[in-house]
Amino acid sequence: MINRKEKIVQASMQLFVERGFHNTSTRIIAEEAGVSEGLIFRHFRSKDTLLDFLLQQGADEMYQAVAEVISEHEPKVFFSKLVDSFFDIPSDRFDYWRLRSQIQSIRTEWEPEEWERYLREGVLRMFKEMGFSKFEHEAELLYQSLSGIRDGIVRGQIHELEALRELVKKKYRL
Amino acid sequence: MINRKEKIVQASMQLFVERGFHNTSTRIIAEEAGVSEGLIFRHFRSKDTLLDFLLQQGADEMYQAVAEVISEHEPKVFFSKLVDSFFDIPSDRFDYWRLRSQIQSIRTEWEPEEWERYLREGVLRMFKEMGFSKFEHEAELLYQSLSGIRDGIVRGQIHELEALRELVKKKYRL
DNA sequence: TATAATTGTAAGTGATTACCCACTTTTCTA
DNA sequence: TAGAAAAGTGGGTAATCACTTACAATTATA
Repeated sequence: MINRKEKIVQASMQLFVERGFHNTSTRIIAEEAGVSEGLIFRHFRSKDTLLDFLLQQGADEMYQAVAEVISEHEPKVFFSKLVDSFFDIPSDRFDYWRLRSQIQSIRTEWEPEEWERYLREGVLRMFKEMGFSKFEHEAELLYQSLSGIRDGIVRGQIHELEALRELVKKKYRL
Repeated sequence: MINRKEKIVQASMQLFVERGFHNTSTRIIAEEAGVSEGLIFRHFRSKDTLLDFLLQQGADEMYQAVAEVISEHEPKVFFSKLVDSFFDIPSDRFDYWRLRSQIQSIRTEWEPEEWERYLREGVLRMFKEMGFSKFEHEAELLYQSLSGIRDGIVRGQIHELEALRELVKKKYRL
């Protein structure tokens, strides 16, 4: 049985999302991953370090995705890519978003990751460049709305994804 | 020191939100509330029962608020009331929403409360009555967007609340 | 005011927790 | 292929967990 570290990563991600971080023991992670409990602490110094690793993995992917959106300077294409970046979440990343949302609601010291500040700045700049008078509020509204939709998607609440995507784009005349 | 039950309710709400439900021991709740640990179990049969009590309290309030919105049949007023119901969250209810969001992301068996189904049906019906061709998607989009905004509000992410409210209403020509 | 019901406490309980340690097995490298 | 480094195990540990129990103080009711 190779790559036990990856087994630990996958098992813990699934368990943290299903049962909650603090309700998931390292013993059950080890069982689910098919490894000894001690191995978790050899690869990750603590349970918290393991959690940070999971969050960092997702954040790294997001940084890439955001860079791709931000690099676009043609307004119509920018907003189209922006909307798509919220709608096109691979189903194997659902767990990351649900974990992030869970930890965000537990950790009082939570601060937006670099990719999020980066993306919000990009949206703000684009609305400004396009000459919107209340560009700050437009940016805020669009960002929070898309975040709400993303939450709905990863929680399995939204069924007609494509129809919703088209509607959003239509509202912004894309 | 009177009304110790209420002390327990307030202390547990605050701690569950700040530290997470599973990371909050009954011992620390008792300490914070200034009562003995045993008293928690006399008033609430278990820690889970205490949690359910907190969630039910908030749900009861919401049911009232939703009934008030739904009872409105004039479209413009309906949507105005709807938007306001998401924006006008008393700051002493922030904790409820944050707790609800946390538990929603931990409990796999989470199902929308009655007030939420009730509200979503109401929004759907109104879009339909107003003759929107894609009323189902319009309702979905508005509801998810407002949910995202509410999340932003209770997490303290949104600073210019009134400007954002006006912008939302303007988008829907209210 | 007698007494029954309710509210409250302190000191437990066994189970579970994250993590450690001494040790063995596997993999890498000179 | 020898030996060092890395990966992996299993059986600990003290601390903490939700909850119980035996009993005392308070409040309600007749």
